[in-house]
Formats: sequence, structure tokens, C-alpha cells
Amino acid sequence: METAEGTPRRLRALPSRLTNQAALSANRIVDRTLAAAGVRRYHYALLAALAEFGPASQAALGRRTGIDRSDMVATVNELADRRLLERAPDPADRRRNIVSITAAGRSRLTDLDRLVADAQEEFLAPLPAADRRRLVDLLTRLVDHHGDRRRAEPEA
Amino acid sequence: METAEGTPRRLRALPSRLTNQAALSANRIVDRTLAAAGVRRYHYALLAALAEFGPASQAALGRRTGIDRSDMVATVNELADRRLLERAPDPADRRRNIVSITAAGRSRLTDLDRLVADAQEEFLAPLPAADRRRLVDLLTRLVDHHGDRRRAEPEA
DNA sequence: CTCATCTCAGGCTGACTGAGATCT
DNA sequence: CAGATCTCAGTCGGCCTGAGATGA
Repeated sequence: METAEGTPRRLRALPSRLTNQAALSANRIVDRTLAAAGVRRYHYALLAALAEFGPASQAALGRRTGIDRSDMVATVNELADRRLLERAPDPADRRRNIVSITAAGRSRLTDLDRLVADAQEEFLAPLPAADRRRLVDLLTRLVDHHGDRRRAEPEA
Repeated sequence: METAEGTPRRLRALPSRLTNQAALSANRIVDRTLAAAGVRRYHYALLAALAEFGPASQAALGRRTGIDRSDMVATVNELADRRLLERAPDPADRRRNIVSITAAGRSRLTDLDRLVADAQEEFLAPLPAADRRRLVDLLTRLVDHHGDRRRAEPEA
């Protein structure tokens, strides 16, 4: 039987692959943790944006959370069904829905904060505090550089 | 118009989210780069494993690359169609296919190595060499700790 | 019998695109 | 008119499961 197989040298230290593998682990942990509360990452992100910035249009929420306009519709629907947020037409701009968090939503968000913190702890378990800071710093620089933007550079 | 929107505080420095965002950027860059050569990440990983370890069964290749047994079938099919690898029954164990890279596959892999290196450079652009090493080190520790395994811990 | 291997036939989520209706 | 907003419909790749056939 072939049990102890190694990863190819070309792949082993490839930064893009390492980042992706780490993200897979992180997402697995966070998803499992949030699933225990019956929510997904998008739900947490959306509630967080609403709690911190107040009522907003779906387009604005998409910009703040990185959730696509198309997925935003479904995410808002799901949370509205559970009464964790409310959607109402904007009287000042009738194209828009104004989305607001409810009291139940705020309360749920507080619970989720704890779960998310636990998940971070599990994800970062092997790293002491100083290394965690370094990691956050390095990743922040990468993410800032590439921008949340999904569009490519129009340079030609 | 609402152009300059910030990310919620709760999300901004969340390690799991930063890792995921960085992975998104990395994958976008690598995918776009490889797409120019008509291949996907799985193709590169599979060719790399074949070139470095020699002919192997599909199950062994899956263990080395992390490609699922189910996706492996399709990936091998695609590369076999392009004559970048060959699949032959193992005379010693008739359950197995022995997959081998072809000369064309090796040649293509060399081209892809260059593209992948360019993509890493683009991904890591904002980081000087010392920081790149640190990042690889930190991510490696995380990935090693959580294991490539997809199964959860049976501890209870 | 158990176990490994290969294959097919799916599911599911996240990221994303196109297009249309509505409105500024 | 251009441009923003919301919605629906659908694509795609990656990750994953179940189950069957074959064979060690």
C-alpha cells in the first residue's frame, strides 16, 4: 500500500497554493462553526456590515462585504426570512431597497462573534501571538495591493 | 453616489477572511495566467506530480496532489486527450491505471513553470523577499498543522 | 471477506456573467 | 441619453459523496 506520499516539489512551497490550502482549512473551520448556528459566512458578513454602518442599499452592502450583487439578493432573502434584517423600499430613491438589521439580528450577531472568534483560534492554533500579527500584516498588504476589486486592470 | 466604502471592522482583520481574500486574488491571477495556455490548476498539479515521481496510479496521484478521486478521472481524461499523458492498465495490478507523462507533457510543463512563476511574482508583488519567506513559513505551519486531510477530527 | 482502485452520477457552494426592468 | 439598482437565470470550477464493478 502507498500511504506516505509527498507533495510535488513544485507545489509544496508555491505561495498561491499555500494560501489556497490555508484558506481551505480556514473556511472549513469557519463554515463548520457557523453551520452549528445555522448560518453561512455571507450571513455573518452581511449582519456585520449592517450593524457597523447602519441601514444601507444592497449595492452598498455588496461593496462593503464583497458579496456579489447576484448573491446578495439570495442572502438578503434568507436573512429576511429569519427576521434578522428588514428590507424596505427607499422613499428617496425608488430603485433601492434599504436593508436594516433587526434586534434579533443584532442579538444573533453577538452570538456569531463568539463562534467566529473560536474558529479563528482553531485556525491559528499553531501560531503564537507574534506570528499571528505577522500573518495578518502580510496578508493585509497583499489584499490591499490587489484590491477587493474583481475587475482586472484596464492597463494595455 | 457611494464610492468609498469601508470593510466592516469585524471582517477587516479577520485572519480566516484575509486568508480567503488573498487566496481569491492568488487564484484569479494563477487561473488567468494558466488559461492563457489553455490549462487549469489541476492540470499543472497533475503534470508536476507525474514529472517528479514518475508513472503512478490515479489513486496515488490524488493523494499527492489533493485532487479528489472523482475529479481525477476527468482531469486525466482531459490531459490524455491532449496527449500530455498516457494511461495504461497496470499488468501487475489490473485494478489500476498507470498514468505517465509524455514528452509533450514534459515540454508543456516547462512552459507552465514559467507562467506559474510569473503569477507568483504578480501575487507577491508588494512583498520584499524576506516577507515572502516569512509568509511561506507561516502558511506552511498552518497547512501542516491542519493536514491536507479533508476529514474532521474524530475526537469527542 | 475485506480492502483498494477506477468510474459514473450526482450535489453543493462560492464566484461570476448577462440581461432585463426600473429608476435617477 | 448614461448610469445605478435590483432581480432572475444560468455558467463554471472546486470540493465532496455514494455506489457500483473489478480485482488483490
